[in-house]
Amino acid sequence: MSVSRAQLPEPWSAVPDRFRGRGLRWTAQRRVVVEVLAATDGHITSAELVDRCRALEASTIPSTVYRTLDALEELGLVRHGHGADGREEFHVQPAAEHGHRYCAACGGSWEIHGEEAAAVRAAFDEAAGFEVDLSHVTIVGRCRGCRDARSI
Amino acid sequence: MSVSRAQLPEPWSAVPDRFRGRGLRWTAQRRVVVEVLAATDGHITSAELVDRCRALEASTIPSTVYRTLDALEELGLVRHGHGADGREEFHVQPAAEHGHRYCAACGGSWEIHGEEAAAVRAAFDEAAGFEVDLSHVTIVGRCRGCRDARSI
DNA sequence: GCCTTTATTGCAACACGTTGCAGTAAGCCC
DNA sequence: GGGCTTACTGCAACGTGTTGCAATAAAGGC
Repeated sequence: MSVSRAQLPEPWSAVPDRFRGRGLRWTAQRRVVVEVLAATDGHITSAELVDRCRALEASTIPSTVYRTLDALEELGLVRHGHGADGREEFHVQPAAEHGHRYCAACGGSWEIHGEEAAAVRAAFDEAAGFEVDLSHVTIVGRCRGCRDARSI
Repeated sequence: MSVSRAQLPEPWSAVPDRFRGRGLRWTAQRRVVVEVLAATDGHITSAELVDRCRALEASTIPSTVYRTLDALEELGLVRHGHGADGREEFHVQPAAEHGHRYCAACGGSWEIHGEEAAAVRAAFDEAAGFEVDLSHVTIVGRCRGCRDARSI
């Protein structure tokens, strides 16, 4: 099977050359994954990505998708994290790096940016010199609303 | 199959009555899981727990172990979290509640206690009123040694 | 001890991810 | 265009968790 020559939407059009520049190959399967990612806004779980790839190209094989995601992560085009239940989630670039916070009671979710993010980084950097991978930060707990509801 | 009457080691001896007091039942399968936990120091992954249960009682069924863990968690006897790869990990009580921090480069792991823990709690409590479940905190990044090694 | 109620189990099927391997095809050179 | 090298794919098998359902057995009352 040969790879379509049609243009990818920005900022993905240079991706094929990024692959080739590293000695990697640009294939039809990888194109499908990148097309799905290009149409994704911010986040996607692995399982959902596989589903969407299958919708676009019925012959998609899950293991190939997972391996393509690994390659894309090495190129810095996506970053993976884990949801509240530990399942994989991908952050699609060029969204700013951020973490996630989930309420175990109501299922709500929020992104961790700005001051919260800085406070988390500082908590581990100051004493331990540990550099936090913010994309991988998943905090579970109870949001203000659910705390209030329970304490009434 | 009937349940052994032999004493469980402290602080687990009251567990059967804790189950019954909630209208739950004390069974041979649950006893096996509790025996393994009683012999565990601090942490264990689900998979390892299943293995150890099978070593003790060859007929152990994984789904029963997972369901028993859910019941034990509702009773507050264990708390689950997720490792760096998202796989389940259990903290066995009465160890103090704590989080975990993993270095993606060297695979090292540390527990999050004391000031680090307080700083994480504060980061989310102050502005958002969010109560962090510390057992569920898994931070991934690079430790001081691996940062230094890379920046040479 | 026997009966009744219903929580729990065992099993089978499924969902999510990973890994090893032999065959295929992308990229490069001529 | 044709041939070579080797990255990549498809597949199959496995590991980790979850779920639905019929059969089993713990607890409690007699």
